[in-house]
Amino acid sequence: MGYAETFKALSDPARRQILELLKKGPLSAGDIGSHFDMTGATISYHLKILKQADLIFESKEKNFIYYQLNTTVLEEIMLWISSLQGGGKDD
Amino acid sequence: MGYAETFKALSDPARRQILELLKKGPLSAGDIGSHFDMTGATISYHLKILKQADLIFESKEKNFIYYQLNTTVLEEIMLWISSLQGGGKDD
DNA sequence: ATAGTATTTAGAAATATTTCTAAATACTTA
DNA sequence: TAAGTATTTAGAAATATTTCTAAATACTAT
Repeated sequence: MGYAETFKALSDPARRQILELLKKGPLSAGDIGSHFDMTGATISYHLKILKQADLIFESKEKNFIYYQLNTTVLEEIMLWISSLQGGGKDD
Repeated sequence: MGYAETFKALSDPARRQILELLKKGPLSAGDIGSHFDMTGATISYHLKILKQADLIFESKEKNFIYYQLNTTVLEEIMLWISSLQGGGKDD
């Protein structure tokens, strides 16, 4: 909800890397954490930011929470960026 | 130079609005400032951030500095976003 | 129920961002 | 050269972000 939230979420390198990991498919918080030199608490914080920006969603299964990419919001910001690129005197 | 810089620059509403204003053509720092309820110093700060992110460039003319959109970097981040969207198991 | 694993929440410290005022710089023109 | 306009820089205050440790929650399986 809102470009600020989306762009802010994308501005952190760890969060961008999380999205890239999720490109290949769903991962648990623990799996994600294993790619970083950060505590689980910090990973959880970044996942929360990504979730709030609607860039990922979660699904619980057994003892795990799996995270997946949500590309809907990405399409919206692509549109915003396109409008800047294409835009001329008459927009 | 670096997605972090670009996304961080785009995460501020004032800076996004500046880019939208520049869509229509070059504007001086003062012209830009007249659209906001902020001091000139603050506008100058935001312009510096956008400049550092290569989202705008300036050209001096008479007593004014004119700012213009630079869409090159926008294309790069569109590519990064596209790669997330299209990406499947084999990327 | 108990113990174990996975993840989040709370609280605190360090750092970064945003904004202001006041002063400095740069350029123009009388 | 002096005065005026446009913009930036410096320094400080308020707020936000990122990270940690320690504790809490949630679920599983014995």
